[in-house]
Amino acid sequence: MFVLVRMASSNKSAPKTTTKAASISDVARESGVSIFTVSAVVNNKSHVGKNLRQRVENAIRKLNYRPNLIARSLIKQKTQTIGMIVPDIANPFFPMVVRGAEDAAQKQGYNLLLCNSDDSLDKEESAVELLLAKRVDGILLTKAAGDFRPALLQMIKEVNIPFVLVMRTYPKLTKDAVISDDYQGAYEAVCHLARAGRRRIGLISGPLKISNAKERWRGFRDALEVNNLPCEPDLVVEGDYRIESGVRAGHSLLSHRPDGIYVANHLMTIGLLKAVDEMGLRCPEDFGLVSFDDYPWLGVFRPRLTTVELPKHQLGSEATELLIQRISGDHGKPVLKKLLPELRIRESCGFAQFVASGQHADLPESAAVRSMQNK
Amino acid sequence: MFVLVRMASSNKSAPKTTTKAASISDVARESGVSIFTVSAVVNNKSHVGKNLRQRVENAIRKLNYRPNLIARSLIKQKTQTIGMIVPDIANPFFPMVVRGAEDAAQKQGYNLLLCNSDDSLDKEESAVELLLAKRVDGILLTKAAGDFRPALLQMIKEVNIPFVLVMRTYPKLTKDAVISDDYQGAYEAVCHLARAGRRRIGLISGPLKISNAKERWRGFRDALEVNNLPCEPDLVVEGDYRIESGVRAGHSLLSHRPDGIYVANHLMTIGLLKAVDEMGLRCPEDFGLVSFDDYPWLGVFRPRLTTVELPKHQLGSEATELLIQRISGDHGKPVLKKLLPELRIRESCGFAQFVASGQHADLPESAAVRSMQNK
DNA sequence: TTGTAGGCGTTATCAA
DNA sequence: TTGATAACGCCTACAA
Repeated sequence: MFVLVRMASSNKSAPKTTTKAASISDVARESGVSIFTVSAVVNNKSHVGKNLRQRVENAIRKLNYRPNLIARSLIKQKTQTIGMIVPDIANPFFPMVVRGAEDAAQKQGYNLLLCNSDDSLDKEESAVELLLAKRVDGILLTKAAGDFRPALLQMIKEVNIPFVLVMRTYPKLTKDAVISDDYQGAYEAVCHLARAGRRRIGLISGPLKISNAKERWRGFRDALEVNNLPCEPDLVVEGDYRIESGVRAGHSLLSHRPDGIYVANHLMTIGLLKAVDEMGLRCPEDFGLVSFDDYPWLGVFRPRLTTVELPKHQLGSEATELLIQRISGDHGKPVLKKLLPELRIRESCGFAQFVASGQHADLPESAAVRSMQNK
Repeated sequence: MFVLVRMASSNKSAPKTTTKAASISDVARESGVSIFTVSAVVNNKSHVGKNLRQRVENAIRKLNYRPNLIARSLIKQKTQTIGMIVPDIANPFFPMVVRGAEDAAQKQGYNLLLCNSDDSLDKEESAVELLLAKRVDGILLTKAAGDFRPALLQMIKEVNIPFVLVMRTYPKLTKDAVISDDYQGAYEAVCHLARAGRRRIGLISGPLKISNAKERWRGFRDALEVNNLPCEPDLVVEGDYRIESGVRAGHSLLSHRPDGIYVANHLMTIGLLKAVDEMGLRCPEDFGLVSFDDYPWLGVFRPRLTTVELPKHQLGSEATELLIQRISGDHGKPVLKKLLPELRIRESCGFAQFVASGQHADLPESAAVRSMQNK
């Protein structure tokens, strides 16, 4: 009496050539069941008999089978992938934002396709088109300055994939955005400068075409007004958030001898400090300084910078969570999430010295500091 | 006499509901040609008649058609996507590496799928499995310490997708790697410390399980030997490349009062400087310091750190180029590319003061510095 | 030059 | 519970 046995896939063909990854039908053949059954086992679907399930699982292990996610994406019309476009991942602001996004994405079974736009509208548009073509399920966008071509804008609406803006607003595209309260941050920063006795306060701003740069500028202006300080045009200069523009702005600004400067991001602050060195000035002796974005190294180097910290990781993670919510079909009303900045007082404003000198005004130090922390 | 006309896709159905993206067959129908012709037009293939080509192009524009890259990937068995696994994009070392990779990838029509491993073998392995399942064409890996499971290792061989290691070596997986000459960098760093008159030089090392940490340690040890300096066990402490380990190591190390310290990366240097503050010490007065990795901000803050800069962008771009070469079928012999580090002499070693004090040995300053730059 | 038809690896629908 | 079979959107021999 004989038993008919299906031959195990012996390597009788080319023994050492490139093996193709096993497919679901290989597993089906190997375990002698239908493709459907394999699929059911892989996805823990409808109750598969213990017997068959066991056989399938053995075959899967034996063949080292992993489902082809590309094929799955094609049929399910879902890639479990999120596109993320940032101006420049090498700008120290963004890594932590991206990390926040990746963490949140990961947690919900999504991956991140990363693109850099260099704040160029062209690169940004081609990145978007590529991501759409790759059928990402949604896009996280730190919009560059300027408008999308109407055709692109329309196409985005048509394919109906959700966008969430990060650190920017751009209502023409979507009203979903996760940003920081830039107005508030700038306002607090400049008020602190004023509390430290600074009267001629200058601003190195980001490109005013970018939404948050405008907000920071507004916060600066209003803080000046509230503190009865003049806004001298020579003391406001617009940069582009990059180092080089910071040194240019620094030279221009410092030549007018302000006694306080607020810089709208870290890269430009580095540039400013370069200019400061070149001009032989010192901080905080010659001027008080407060800048946006905080980093671990700012606590250990001199001058110890007073900064407005933004919750970068949270920015990324909340944006991602909102995006995934949209992907999952939530068509609720637009969400504009404003995260609170935090003033981190260190030494670059000379606040302590000023207080110690007894010149400071009626606002008591403790109350001032506390008001920051209550925000 | 009547002419039969194919109805243009009038929106007689739901006028404002979610539109599905147009597919190739929609275009074919719209322009009254076959799918093949559309495909040929889209891919600039075989000569399509001017007439038809025109009609197809019009239809494409009209329907806002973009090929579905998922479907294309499925049939071509190529995703034009590279997976990249780094320990942590928020570690300031990696953003520029990733940027280099993205630039090179972009240029050749590839995209980057980014994952963080936190140097955890578990996370790393699941990242690899996911990337394989998503059928990336190749993987850029900054390997975490430790061995892959044999099963995974074998599966990687089977599916036959190329890996290139970045800043690590791990011959069990592949011998293709792009790294920096860590031995040389550390050697130069410690020699510079010695030239600055430092005699009791300590080391804050990375995890010795990681290939480049070991190299840096070897460079440290040999430099000590060549300079006839003792290697005191108390002055060598192993960290994990993170800030916290730097402050712990700093406390431990500084309690033995070394007069020179070489730190194997920037994050641990930040930690060390924290410890320095806490202990009320000063650099370079109390000890000379040279650390790995350079950043734009290190030139503007005090103490101005002397560092060993690694060509981060190039590291990423060269690794990517090599990977794409492998993807394209180049099965040449393994490539181990070692990029040269560059000693950037600033002030944290007290070299200038030492030279000015006239205590320095026979090696003239200019020659010493020049020898660095010739590398 | 253009069209037809089969297949890439899944999931989903409907019978059995 | 299981199994055929039709999509998903594209590319590509092979035929016309």
